[in-house]
Amino acid sequence: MGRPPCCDENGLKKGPWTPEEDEKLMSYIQKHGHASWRVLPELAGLNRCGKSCRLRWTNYLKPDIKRGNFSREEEQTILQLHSILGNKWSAIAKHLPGRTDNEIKNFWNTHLRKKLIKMGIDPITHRPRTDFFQSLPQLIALANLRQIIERQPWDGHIEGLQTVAVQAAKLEYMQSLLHSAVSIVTSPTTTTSSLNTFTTELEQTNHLCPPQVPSSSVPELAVQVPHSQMPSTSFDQEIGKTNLFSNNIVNGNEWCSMEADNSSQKSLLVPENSIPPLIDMPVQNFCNTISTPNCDGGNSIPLSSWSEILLDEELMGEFA
DNA sequence: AACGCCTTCAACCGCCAAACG
DNA sequence: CCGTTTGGCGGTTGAAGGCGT
Repeated sequence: MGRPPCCDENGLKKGPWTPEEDEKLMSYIQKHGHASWRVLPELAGLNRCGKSCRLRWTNYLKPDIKRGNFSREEEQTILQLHSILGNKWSAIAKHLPGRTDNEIKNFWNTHLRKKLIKMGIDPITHRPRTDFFQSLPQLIALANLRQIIERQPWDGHIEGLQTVAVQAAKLEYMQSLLHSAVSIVTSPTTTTSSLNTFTTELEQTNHLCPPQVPSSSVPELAVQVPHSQMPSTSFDQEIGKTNLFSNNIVNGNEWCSMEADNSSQKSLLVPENSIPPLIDMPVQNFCNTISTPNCDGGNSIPLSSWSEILLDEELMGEFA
């Protein structure tokens, strides 16, 4: 048996509060407190339900409420707590004096969530998004559809598909790097020296930090995959699962060229020793060895840095 | 100026758990 | 123990304002 919504009671006002109503509520609570929200509206001369009064007070009228933009520190705190607590807004609010759960929730939904998505980080798991790989079958289907439409032979498209696969791998790696950086910066255990170590490693690559990367350049790989379908962020798992598309895959520090057979669908081989954990792989090696694939296994074009990936307008444009 | 689309955020809704009689 | 009341929470909505065309 459910309880009817309190605001359905006869004639109770809903919607935005007027300054007069605010004044009545404030002055009543300042004089008498709010022992019972149920009876408060009547005593305060308000034509509102108790729930509405409580919400108005806790989210807007309470004197200690801090209004205005969230500071960088508050933003970091929210990100950090959300990664631990999830959508426990009231619990998060307890760590941010003067901020209400509603305000934090709104700030998350309108700013932080989008920010993380733009960075390629899943706002639920706080891990790099890998759901792009799950859409590869659809990309293949689209490519096939296009092939049918254009009535061109399959071989004319396979290289394009390879390129997409490699670009996807590059993006995955880039996301992992970003995630590492975010983890280090936001970690409560991060010390100046550990931060310095990380930045030094990056600097040693000579290439890794593009001076200015507009956030709009970072692709949003996919949208709204149910949490249950989110794979763990292991690159090798993804490549293994997506072997349909893995013409070229990282094996140790090398890119393996595809072994083609003569079937209409090329056989896409995954080496047994597929891939080392991404984060552990020295960035320098990655930069030196990542190459544009070639069906013949030759003529690889080394990529000098991941900044090239980031600033690859053509690539980023694909996902814009 | 007018229109449509997008973003923001205050407020509402529905559910849950604790308290109470 | 059971039904009801109450406060609290997270998800969702919709009005208002901003912005681009």
